[in-house]
Amino acid sequence: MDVYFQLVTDAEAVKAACERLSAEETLGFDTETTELDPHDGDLRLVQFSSGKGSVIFDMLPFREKGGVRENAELAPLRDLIASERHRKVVHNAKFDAKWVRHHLGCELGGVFDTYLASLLIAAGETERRHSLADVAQFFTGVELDKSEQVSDWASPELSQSQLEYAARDAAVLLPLHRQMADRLKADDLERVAELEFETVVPVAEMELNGFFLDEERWRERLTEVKAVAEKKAEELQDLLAAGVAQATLFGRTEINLDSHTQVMGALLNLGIPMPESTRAWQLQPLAGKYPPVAKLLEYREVQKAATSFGENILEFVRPDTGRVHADFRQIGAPTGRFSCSHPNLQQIPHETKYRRCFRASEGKKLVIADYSQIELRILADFSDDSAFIEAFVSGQDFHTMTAAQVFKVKPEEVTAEQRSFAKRLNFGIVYGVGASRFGLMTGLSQTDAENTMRKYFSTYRKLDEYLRTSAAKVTDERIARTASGRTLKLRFDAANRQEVGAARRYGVNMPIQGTSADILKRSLRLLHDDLRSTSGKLVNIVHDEVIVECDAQEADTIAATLESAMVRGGEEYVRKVPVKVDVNVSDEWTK
DNA sequence: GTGAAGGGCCAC
DNA sequence: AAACGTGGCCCTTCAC
Repeated sequence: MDVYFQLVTDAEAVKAACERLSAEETLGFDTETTELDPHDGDLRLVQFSSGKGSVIFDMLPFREKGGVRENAELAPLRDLIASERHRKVVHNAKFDAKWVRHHLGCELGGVFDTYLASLLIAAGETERRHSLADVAQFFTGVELDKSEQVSDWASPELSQSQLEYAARDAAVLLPLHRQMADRLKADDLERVAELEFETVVPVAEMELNGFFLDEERWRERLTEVKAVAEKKAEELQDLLAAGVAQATLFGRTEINLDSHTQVMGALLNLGIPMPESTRAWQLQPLAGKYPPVAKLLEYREVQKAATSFGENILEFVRPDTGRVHADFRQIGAPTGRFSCSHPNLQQIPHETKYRRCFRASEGKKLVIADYSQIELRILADFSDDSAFIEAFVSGQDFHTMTAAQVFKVKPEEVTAEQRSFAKRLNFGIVYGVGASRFGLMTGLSQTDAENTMRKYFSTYRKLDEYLRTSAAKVTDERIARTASGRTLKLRFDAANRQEVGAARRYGVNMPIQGTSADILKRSLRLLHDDLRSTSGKLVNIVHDEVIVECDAQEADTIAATLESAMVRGGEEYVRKVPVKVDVNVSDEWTK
């Protein structure tokens, strides 16, 4: 593929090129960088493509003339990048958005992300790949050679091959955009695509902002828990060795306590009637009778605290910012939920001793907001069940209200046990819980569990009907859809009862979980716009929770801003019940 | 040595 | 016996 390009290296050419590019409605956009993290390296090239060829802006000459970020000669380029009127077709725009934000100081406006579009179109089909080369191949048939991607972009003189690569990567985006835009329209994915595209910049900024982690607090907790883990390990070794102690004259037989195979063997040796696995919920009933089982559970708990939440997370604290800058994948799950890694800030234990380590930096506050029972509100909205809706509209405690309705007593007469049943059932139905599992988690017999569930569904007839018709529909059409139009293709063998059952649960759950993700994404965009002229910075999100860091004196106003953005985001998709958001201002990631 | 698979467990 | 949805991380085991 031959490609025409122009290389721009001085102020005059920047002005002229940007003027010409401004006439275009849609532009391909790409960058080449010397590292993967914008904190570590330099932005070398900024490329645009139009139907008339590619323009490559070399940042090196500008950096040599006193830096790139404040350079007035680059103003036309910054304006073009930030402009919402010009569509920028970008593959994985979060990457480029971070680099231009950090190095040029501007936002990337008008995003059309071919990576996210490809994920939406694939709708959960796992065998599809989503690199630019794969996506270009799939939608346009063009073969891309990515061998220069990892070449030396810091070199003073770039080779012809490097420049051609840079130009070609940008040029391929326009034909790709035409194909993908058609496909998004045909699949009725335009609304969710826009939602995703508008989420890119807020997420890019969140990653750049990072979340402050108090290393000293984390280390203190870790030192403590490591000592306990060592002690528990000793004690557990002693207890497990009892079964074979007579056979070993020369001290105790050590087993690997982290090996479930060895642990299972050792417990069997002691004559303990072991269940299928050594998972905590299966061992729990045996803990009262068998001290080694109880000790194993204690060991596992502290061992988890010392490893999964140990030294490793400290390696993600950047020395230059003092903060962790995790990777957020905005379509991390096929339901549309985010996933997070390096480190995963969505799985930090809820206990105060962990959460207090994530705190506001000096002079700042954290504003922490979360949706109150958003998934159940979505379910109420989808099902249109008047009693279920009423339980929310009443404004009283939801689980108490549902318990009152199900057990036919006054709300003030609901016992703690009744509320607990209702609560677990309320959560369980979102996942398609069955009577046996419900019985297992409540301690009810199979019959009592069935009776309680029958009572529940006869109280909420329309909810029951919704769940049934929804399950029938998704297995019939083999596709599930959220409120924004996000889709998930379901694959199952209709002759296999287990697969059909899984598909029904999955197909019922996906629109609920996915709509919750839609709502969070919408609120992130609204929030991003509302925080623009404030000290507020997005620092973390956990599915239904948003955390903003801001100047202490501005915290109360920003709390109101955040709550409003989240409520408005929710109200775009949920209308039949109120959307409730709880907000707290704190020094730490705790209430 | 490396990587995949599976067990186990943290979050929502 | 199991059949409650989504993710990532740590660890062991096992294959190459």
